[in-house]
Amino acid sequence: VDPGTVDPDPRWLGEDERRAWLRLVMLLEVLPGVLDGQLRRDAGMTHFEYTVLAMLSEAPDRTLRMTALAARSNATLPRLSHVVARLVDRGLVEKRPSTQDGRVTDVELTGEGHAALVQAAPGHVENVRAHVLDPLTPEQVAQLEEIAEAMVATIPAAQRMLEAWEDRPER
Amino acid sequence: VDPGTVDPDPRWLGEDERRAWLRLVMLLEVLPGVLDGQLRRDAGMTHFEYTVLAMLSEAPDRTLRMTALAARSNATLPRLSHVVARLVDRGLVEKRPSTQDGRVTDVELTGEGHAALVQAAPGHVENVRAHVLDPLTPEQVAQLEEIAEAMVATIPAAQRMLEAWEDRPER
DNA sequence: CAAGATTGAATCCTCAATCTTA
DNA sequence: TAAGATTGAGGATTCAATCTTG
Repeated sequence: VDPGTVDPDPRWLGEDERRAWLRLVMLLEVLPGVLDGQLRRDAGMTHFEYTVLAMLSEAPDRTLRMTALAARSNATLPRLSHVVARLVDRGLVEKRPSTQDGRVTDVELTGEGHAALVQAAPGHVENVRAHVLDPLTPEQVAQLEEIAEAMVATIPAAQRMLEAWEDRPER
Repeated sequence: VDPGTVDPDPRWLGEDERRAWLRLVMLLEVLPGVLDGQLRRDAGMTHFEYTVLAMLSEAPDRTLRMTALAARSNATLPRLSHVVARLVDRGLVEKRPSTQDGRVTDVELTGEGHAALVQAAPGHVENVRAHVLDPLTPEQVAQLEEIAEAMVATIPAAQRMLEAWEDRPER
């Protein structure tokens, strides 16, 4: 816009870039806490745990192997292993070795797990609306999709996660 | 756009909303790891530690009290206290009780700390460019600023953090 | 008693090493 | 030997409790 404010030095950020970046960093710092906080208070679960349950609820037979679940939730296998162990302790999922391949572990959402998810969903959606969707115009929602997509495309792990999400029979 | 795809039920997300939200979640899951990873590998520090050092470097006398530092970095006081203790151990900052008010602790960036920051900055900026700024058009950078600002405005803690950042003598 | 800050326990994530089966 | 998954140690964050000074 005003050429005088443009910083040509690629080693630092221009004013417009700095303002956008600052606000994005703020979001990265604060939003996870907002999501986690609401779910923890109202449903006794982490946002990550919610994601795991949600993935299973949409899978055929409400069952996914560890590797597939890890891909859809952007978790490392060790992290997922720990989290699933806790969910088993709470009775929200069940774990058993596959009959097809002795190396793979199948994880299935239990009735209790499904109930917990159904109970948690409305409050979570309301929270997302309040802090993310409602303050945006429909045009901005569309812009956000394209902007986030462009960034995700530069990160192979995120790209794979997105494909795992959308490469489903439905939706 | 197509009225047939609009979901009128406020308890769930419409298709456009879902797509935007999914991509934002992906970013929230992945970007912190990308930022942390680069800084950890190349400079041996966390993104949060980098932020703390950066705040101090821009403060008068390169000094800030704990509360002010916490406000600018979106940290709880306990978290900041732990992190600053580690930075003291590494010689990157110094800590001393204020002469004005015995309750407050002043934190000052050391020469070593400034050197570490200067050394870390170029790689960090390059990383931010690669994954955030470069994949966006200038228009999208401007849109991102407004979108993130709208979300931040719904979160009082983030709002205060932003004000603390921009209520500085310069910039 | 309020404000500024620290401490410690509990929890969760990361990373490397390990184990089991194909 | 590679693929799938688990384990355990170390680090970082959170929360509640505590301490000190105004």
